[in-house]
Amino acid sequence: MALDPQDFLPLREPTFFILLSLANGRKHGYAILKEVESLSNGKIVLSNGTLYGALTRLMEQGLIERLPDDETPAPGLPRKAYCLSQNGSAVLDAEISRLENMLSRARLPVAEETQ
Amino acid sequence: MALDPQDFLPLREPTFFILLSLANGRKHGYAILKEVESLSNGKIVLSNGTLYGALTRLMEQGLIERLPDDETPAPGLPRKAYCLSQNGSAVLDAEISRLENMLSRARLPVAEETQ
DNA sequence: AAACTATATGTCGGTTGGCGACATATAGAA
DNA sequence: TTCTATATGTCGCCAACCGACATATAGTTT
Repeated sequence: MALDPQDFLPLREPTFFILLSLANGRKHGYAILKEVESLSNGKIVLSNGTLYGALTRLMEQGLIERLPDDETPAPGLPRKAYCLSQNGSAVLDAEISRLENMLSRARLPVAEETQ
Repeated sequence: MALDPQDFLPLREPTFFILLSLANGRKHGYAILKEVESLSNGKIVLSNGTLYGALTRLMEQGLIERLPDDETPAPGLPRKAYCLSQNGSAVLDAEISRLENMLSRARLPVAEETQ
């Protein structure tokens, strides 16, 4: 009954980067926020509403999973660790393929006008 | 006072394909619909609401322009021809660059966990 | 002549996901 | 003691997409 990754596409930019960030390993919300920011040279700053809203949604969709919390003492509220699920990983791969296809079409020499 | 193309990004998938289709030359709405469909091997079928809503919006944003109508007799309601504006062309280019950057980051070898 | 099909444009209400503002909590440094 | 970075969360708003419906016409088929 495995869901079709295509059903989740296209991803919006913030969702794409959240999944991409988790593809590098377990992470909690705020760490995702900071990683996306540095990965994009400060260009993409996820708002709190976007970040935590997406985490809730992606959990419900089964694209990410909770991990046992990391208990090393740190400032702030208790961290909640997440990772990609198999499904989430498949969706991310599918999205990357979609983007590659889009780009290869976009770079195509100008076709004859069909009209 | 030229607007910054970045202000229009990211484009959603339908909008991207509408602009891309117009980059190949003047076209009316229904022709865009059909071209996007064939370009994507039938995978992307714009809904009417999306298509005509986007055309109205893109006109207001100055990313596309109306052209004098093509008067060769044809079935259906009178055709309305559109083309990319200079701004629209710049936005499309900027979006393609954004996608390329995103993809090159996505293909990067797994970075060390920062957490 | 009537019906059907492809072409063509448009509106409307509902849904989704992102956004900014606000709220709350804590460890460590100043 | 205060300030800052860290950390999670909610709420209402808005933009864009979506499907269903409405309308119109030229050309072909029955």
